[in-house]
This record gives sequence, C-alpha cells and structure tokens, in this order.
Amino acid sequence: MLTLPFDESVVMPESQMCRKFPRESDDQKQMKNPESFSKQIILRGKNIKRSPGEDTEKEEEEEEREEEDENGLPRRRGLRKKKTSKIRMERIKFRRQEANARERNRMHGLNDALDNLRKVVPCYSKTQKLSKIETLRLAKNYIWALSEILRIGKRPDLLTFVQNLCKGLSQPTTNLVAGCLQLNARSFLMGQAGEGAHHTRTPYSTFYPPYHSPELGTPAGHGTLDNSKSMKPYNYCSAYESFYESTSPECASPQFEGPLSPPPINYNGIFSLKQEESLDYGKNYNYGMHYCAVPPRGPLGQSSMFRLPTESHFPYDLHLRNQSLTIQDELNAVFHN
DNA sequence: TAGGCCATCTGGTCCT
DNA sequence: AGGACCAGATGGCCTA
Repeated sequence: MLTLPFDESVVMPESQMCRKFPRESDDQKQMKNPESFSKQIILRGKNIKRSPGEDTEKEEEEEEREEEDENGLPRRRGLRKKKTSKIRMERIKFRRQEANARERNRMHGLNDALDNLRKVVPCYSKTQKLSKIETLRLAKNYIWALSEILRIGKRPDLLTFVQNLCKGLSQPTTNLVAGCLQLNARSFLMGQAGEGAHHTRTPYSTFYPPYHSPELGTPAGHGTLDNSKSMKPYNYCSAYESFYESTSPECASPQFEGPLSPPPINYNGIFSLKQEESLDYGKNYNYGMHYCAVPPRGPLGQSSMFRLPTESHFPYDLHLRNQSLTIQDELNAVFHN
C-alpha cells in the first residue's frame, strides 16, 4: 500500500483503506517477512524507510520550506497543515505497518507456544489439531488431573481420569481425547449396564489383538477406517506411568510411530455420547456421565487398574460406521433410562 | 448456508 | 516515543 501515491486514499482512515484491498495484498505478503518488507519500503517508498523519529524533523523542515510560495511567503495555515499531515500520515502509516508485523509475529509466537502445548497434552494429532480454546481447556484439565493424583497420592481409575480430562471439552474434542486414550464404547456399556449389558456385546467386543478388526478382516487403519486423519493415539499408560514409575516398552511413547505402533483409530462417531453441550463450563460437570468407561475387568486390573500386561494390549475398537451408530443408540438408551 | 475457527488489522492502554 | 499486550472487527476457509 505504500506504493500507492499519497492521494486522498492515504488520507482516508486506515480501517477503510484496509477494507478496500484484498487481504493478501503484496504488502501484506511482504509483511510476513519484515526484513524484506523494510527493503521493499526502501526501494519502493523512496524516503519512507527510516527509523522512527530519525530525520523526521529535517524532512518536516524541508516540507515547510516547500510550503513557502514563490515569493517566500508562508502559505496559508490550512494548506501548510495539510502538507505536514501528509508526512505524518506517511509516518503513521509506516509505524502502523510495523506494528502489524510485530503483532503478526507475536501471534505466531503465541501459536507456536500453543502447538507446543498441543504436543504435551494427552491428545496429539498433526492432522486433527485441537482448536486453541480446546487445547487450553484440555491442558488445564490435564494439569488439574495430575495435581489431583499428586494430592491424593494414588491413581484414580481410568474413568475418573478421562472424566477429568474431558470436563468442559466440546464433543469433537471429547471424542478425540477418548480416542487417544483408547477407551472403547464397549467398556462403557459394560460399566453402565453392568452385567446385564453383556448381551450387547458382539463377538469381538471382548478384547482382541490390536491391528486387526475381526469383522473387517483387514488390518486396522484400512478399509472404512478414517485413515485420512491419522491420529497419534495418546497412550494413557505412558502419561500415567511416567508419572509414577518407569514405563514399559509399550508405554514409552505417546505418539504413533511406525508399523508396530497402534493403528489410527476411527474416532468419528464412536464416542458421540454426549447428550447436550454444557454452556457453562464452570457449573456443569456432567460430561463424566458420558464416559462411564470402566476399566476392563480381567488382566488389566491386576497389579494396577491401568497397567497392561506385557503381552496384552489395549483394545482398539474398530467399528464400522453403522456399528458405531448402533452402539450409540444403545448408549443413548442407557442414558435415557 | 450457518457456524466455528482462524489470521490479520486496528486502535486503545499500559509500561519502560 | 515506542513496544507489548489486548480486544474488537473483519473476512476467509472449512464442515456439518
């Protein structure tokens, strides 16, 4: 915009000017690189480039001399003022653009920090990024959950941990977190309906080895699984155990690495358990009701509720879409009853 | 198409 | 004076 002649468009308010031009104007693109932008200003803006306050007096004096008419008499006040304001406008404009660049950098820094935060909260996916607000909420919940562990001095059950993590999160985020924590809806059903719910179990509702979906007959991560959103499932075990003791090999990394790591999980639709959204995060902590995923009985609950035996795995619940819907219906029935 | 999320611009305020 | 920080406004992109 500095390349524009200083005509009326320069005098008009900045906000109006900005609306006149496309967002990614040349200047704006250049502003992404402030250094090159400065150079551009030198090249294109003639005498625009200067450090703030520098030479301005000289130039304004010059301007004032210019403002004398042929007879050496000063021009009328109004005219002169207009000329001076033109310089000022130029300078203000330049400073505004510098401020914009700083603000952009600042926000980029903030976003970088948020990205770093995303990597340490219990749900990280490069392709399915948590929103800023959800990242902050999840981080807060995570800190709170961990501090509760410290305060109480013992491990809560998985359900409580997940409940705490998901407080106040939106449904998609809750789904994502649940997926990352590798809960499964069947555990939920078992916990909700107790033994009576066992009839709802499908042949593979009991634990089966990961990487393979019996119904699909294909390795997990293929077929109907949403592979486009390759997620790095957070290993609950790692966060948990690293907090207390050394991690087992299976729990060493929260991230999905390589073919031996857990497959991507289809988190679309599986955990659509919430009946309503809480409008007031501070008051409503009902989300826990929707995550009554009781840690599976059996091998998981031996030395620790969450400790996995060396050769056992968390179940990866790989559902077909319609199957997920069926489960969701069942869950809804549970809630409504 | 509405709504959510985001990047950017902008002007105000506070601090150094 | 100038920079950092903040919040409002705006428009683009994406998804349900």
